[in-house]
Amino acid sequence: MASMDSGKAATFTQQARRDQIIDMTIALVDEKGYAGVSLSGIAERAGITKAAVLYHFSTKAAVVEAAYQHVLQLLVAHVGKAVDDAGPAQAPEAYVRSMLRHLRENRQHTRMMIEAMSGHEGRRDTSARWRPLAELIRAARAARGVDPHASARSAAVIIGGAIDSVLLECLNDPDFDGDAAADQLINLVRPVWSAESA
Amino acid sequence: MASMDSGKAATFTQQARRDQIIDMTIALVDEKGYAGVSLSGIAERAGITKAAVLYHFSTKAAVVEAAYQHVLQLLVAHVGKAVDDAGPAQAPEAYVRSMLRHLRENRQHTRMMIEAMSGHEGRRDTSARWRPLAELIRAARAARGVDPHASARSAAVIIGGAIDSVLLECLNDPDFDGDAAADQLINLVRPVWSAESA
DNA sequence: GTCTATAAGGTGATAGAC
DNA sequence: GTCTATCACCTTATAGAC
Repeated sequence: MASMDSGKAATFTQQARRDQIIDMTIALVDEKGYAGVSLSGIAERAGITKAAVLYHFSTKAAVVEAAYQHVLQLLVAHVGKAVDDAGPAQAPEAYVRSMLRHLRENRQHTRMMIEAMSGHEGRRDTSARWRPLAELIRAARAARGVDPHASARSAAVIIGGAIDSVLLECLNDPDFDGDAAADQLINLVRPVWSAESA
Repeated sequence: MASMDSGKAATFTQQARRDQIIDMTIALVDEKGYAGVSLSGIAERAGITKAAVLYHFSTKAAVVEAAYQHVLQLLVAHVGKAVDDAGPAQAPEAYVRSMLRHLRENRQHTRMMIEAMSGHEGRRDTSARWRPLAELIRAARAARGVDPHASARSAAVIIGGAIDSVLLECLNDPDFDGDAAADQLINLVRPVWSAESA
């Protein structure tokens, strides 16, 4: 059972290889995009053969899924902590700021997160993207006594898209002022959870 | 020279075949995404062989580029007219509204436009995406005498991302209220070209 | 348990039949 | 001028050597 993908008790070297493969996959997605990833590419970077990769993971899809989950887990941990520390009223802003910060500090993770959502590859439930933010928005409105003048879901969709776009532009043009864009983004969408007739 | 991609004077049947191939490519991108497109897929839909496709277009990349240009041209025509009719002060709002309207009315075109930007495939100059809107924003600020409190570029990046996200959600969930989301989006970003200390 | 050798199928592109 | 037959490559995955 050593070749199980979700093996609970993996040996030391097994876990090391798995981690290495995942790292290489993340790097590859960053450089060539989701579609540009192949087993040979991963294997070459890791200094092993394609089949060796397929020993540690049952299939190619399992490899990129594992890589995605790794990236997602780090993001969720970072954003989750920031949101918890902020409290309900400031949670939405903390969500946006921490997500932008984390992915700008881990540029390699950005493309994978974005393509996992927009791309047709690895088609996931899109509600996983906007639902967390939508909940924070509803909670913030309640905590502030703000009248919910518009759907929290569509607000979350809008804000999420804006975040992605800013991150993508930071990737494509290193000279783009991501900090200023982040501030502007926050200022624009604050009425969603703050107050305004809109 | 009949097999030229950009042949100026193509025969009738040539043009018909080209159009048919382009239509099938657009449909295929819509269904399987940019990465899911193959010559065999296109050929199968068109009822011809791969090589027949490659007679009309020199390469696979040329096929999808032609399909993209076709989609882009229709979008630009629609948005361009709306913007011209609106006048400088209302141009940004007309841009956003007409783009949302056009792509919601031509759902098949949506995924191609979005993946052409975010994806690593067909990597284009990203400034082509935000520059037009950024110019409209600058012009609107001038026409209204509004102080440019923030970068028009980053504003255009934010707005463009929000548009994409709303369109994508409309694709993924037909029950999603795209009209309401469009209104909310406009209301949120209006301060960019209207007035506000932000 | 770890990985090499090999297979089976799909890809984009070409040479040449009609 | 239009398209069929073919090619060389690269993909994922498996069987079995060590």
